Amino acid sequence: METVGRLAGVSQVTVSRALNNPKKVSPQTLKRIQDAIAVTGYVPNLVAGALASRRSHLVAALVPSITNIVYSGLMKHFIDVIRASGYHVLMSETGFSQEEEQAIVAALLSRRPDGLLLTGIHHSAGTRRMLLSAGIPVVEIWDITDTPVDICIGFSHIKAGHDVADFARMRGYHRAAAVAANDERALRRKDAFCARFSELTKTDVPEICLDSAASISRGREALARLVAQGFDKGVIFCSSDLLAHGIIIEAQSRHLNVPQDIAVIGFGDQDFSAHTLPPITTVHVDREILGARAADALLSRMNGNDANIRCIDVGFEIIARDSA
Amino acid sequence: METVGRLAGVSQVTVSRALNNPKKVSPQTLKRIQDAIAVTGYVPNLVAGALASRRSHLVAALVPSITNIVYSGLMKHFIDVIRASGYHVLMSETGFSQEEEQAIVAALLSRRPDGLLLTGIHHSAGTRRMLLSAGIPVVEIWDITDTPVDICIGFSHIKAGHDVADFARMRGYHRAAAVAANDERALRRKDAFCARFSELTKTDVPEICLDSAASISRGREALARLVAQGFDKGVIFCSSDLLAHGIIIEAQSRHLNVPQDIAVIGFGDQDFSAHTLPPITTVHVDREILGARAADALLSRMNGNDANIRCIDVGFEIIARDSA
DNA sequence: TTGTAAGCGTTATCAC
DNA sequence: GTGATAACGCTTACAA
Repeated sequence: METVGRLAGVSQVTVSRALNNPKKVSPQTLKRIQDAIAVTGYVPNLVAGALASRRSHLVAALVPSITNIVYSGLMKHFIDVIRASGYHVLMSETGFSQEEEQAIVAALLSRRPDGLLLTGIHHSAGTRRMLLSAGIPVVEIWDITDTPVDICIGFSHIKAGHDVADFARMRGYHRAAAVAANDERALRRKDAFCARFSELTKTDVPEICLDSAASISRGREALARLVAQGFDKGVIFCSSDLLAHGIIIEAQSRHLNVPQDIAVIGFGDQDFSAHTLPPITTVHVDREILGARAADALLSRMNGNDANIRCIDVGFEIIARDSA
Repeated sequence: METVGRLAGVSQVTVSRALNNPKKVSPQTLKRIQDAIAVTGYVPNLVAGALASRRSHLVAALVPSITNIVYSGLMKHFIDVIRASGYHVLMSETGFSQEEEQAIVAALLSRRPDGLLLTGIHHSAGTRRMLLSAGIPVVEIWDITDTPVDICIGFSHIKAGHDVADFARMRGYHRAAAVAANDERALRRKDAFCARFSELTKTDVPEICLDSAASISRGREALARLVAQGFDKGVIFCSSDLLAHGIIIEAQSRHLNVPQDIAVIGFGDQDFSAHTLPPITTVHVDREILGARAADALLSRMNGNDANIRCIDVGFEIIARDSA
């Protein structure tokens, strides 16, 4: 800045102003400064700026998995909105572990982010303590609670599982099974589904809990296991459309008809779900809105609006297609 | 640090040492300092540290799309290795656009990253200029060239397309078509495939270039278009396993047999590719090795090893399954 | 509209 | 082994 200023015949501060508050500088000097910047190829140093202003213009975001489209798709929209306001996003993967989450929060807080995005509402005591004493806006997504750290945006997984069970009964199914990946929210949906379906039909609902992430191959294995257990007629609620897709493929390879023999309900409404054979009946959550709302809430808080936003329920929608 | 030092009965500098170079501090004072840190809940400020030491411990990474598993999967491995060395990764999405890439590079350089990862080897002149004058290690992935900005790690897309054509001929196919998403590297693979297959068979190879990212639904549409053009017998080379999967589904819905009528070769060897009906013949690239090598190369350069690494060819492998 | 001075919270370089 | 002192490259009063 010193150099640029000398070249433009002004002091270093004026260069700073030209960059952050162009209106506060006369048009002529602004022009000279911009020329000087072009000539020197000056690149501002945001770390010095962050230190001086105590604003890093950095937002930290923690997701369970960056390769899972459900999370990466959401993050894409979140980042797009956040970036448009001049912030950068430091994204990290927690791998569904609270200890890992705590370690990452500690590391990220050293970067003095202006805001933080967390996935889910269950965090370790240590994490909550750090978050509170950091004194920055925090938004928790994908789930809702009455006691968020700061703001939460999501929907009720229990209601989702419950409603899917009602839907399945409405479609006339008398027997059901459930398959869930090793995701705490998926398990809550599954539990709510099983409880409600049992309640409605007085039947037992077999469950399969995976110890891994959802995938087509896990879906195939799950159906194989269910069939081996004698389940070859009824509806299966999956925690992910990937599992549902796998079940459809496995059913096909076993010459079981979907949905006549095995019906399938997925979760997530992924981009392929309307294009499989048959198309997948699923639960749709608007990830674009969820990501954008999270960004908006964070931006609003970071700009000092201590508005009374606490909890936003974005809801969900059951999309009836041909698989169930 | 001042506060922590007072509590431990030492100066601020000693606290800094205890954190960065514990061996240079006597065991007793180290203990006192650690206790003081625990008591105060002190969180180091890395932005001040970065300013003073001129090392941000930050690595910037630019990928075309964060929702595409091909890129996010690679980044996962890259990030895992980089993080283990105490660096954080600032990941951004370029959307396959060079202008966007340049804008993002400019923005990220303000954060003074210690290293940079770029996807592909084609960048705007402005980007190259900024990169050069930034004077930091740069690694370009997914492709190889004799003239990298600094280091490149990948494989030859032309050779991949060429080899797939040879493979297809070897499997006995006399007619071929190609489908590619709007990714510059995908187009080069497609061109090489078409050229080689034409050369071998003296036949025309119809092509479909999408103006969007690969997906199952795009694959279905592509087969529909090819069939409409009269292509209902032969092998189709796709730029992604997602497209290949879509083609399999569309073939099934049209009662075309795979591979007897329509054979399909994908690209990427995604985790579902071995589990479709039939399993997808594809091109495998080891994303874990690619990501880890990129991280290693960057770390080594950032640690001052001006080793003579310039270009690493990680190769690829054609995985023969049942779809072709 | 522009400039001066005092930080921001660390690390680097010395000296002790 | 420890401490004083000077940066690091900006922003924020405040003054002119």
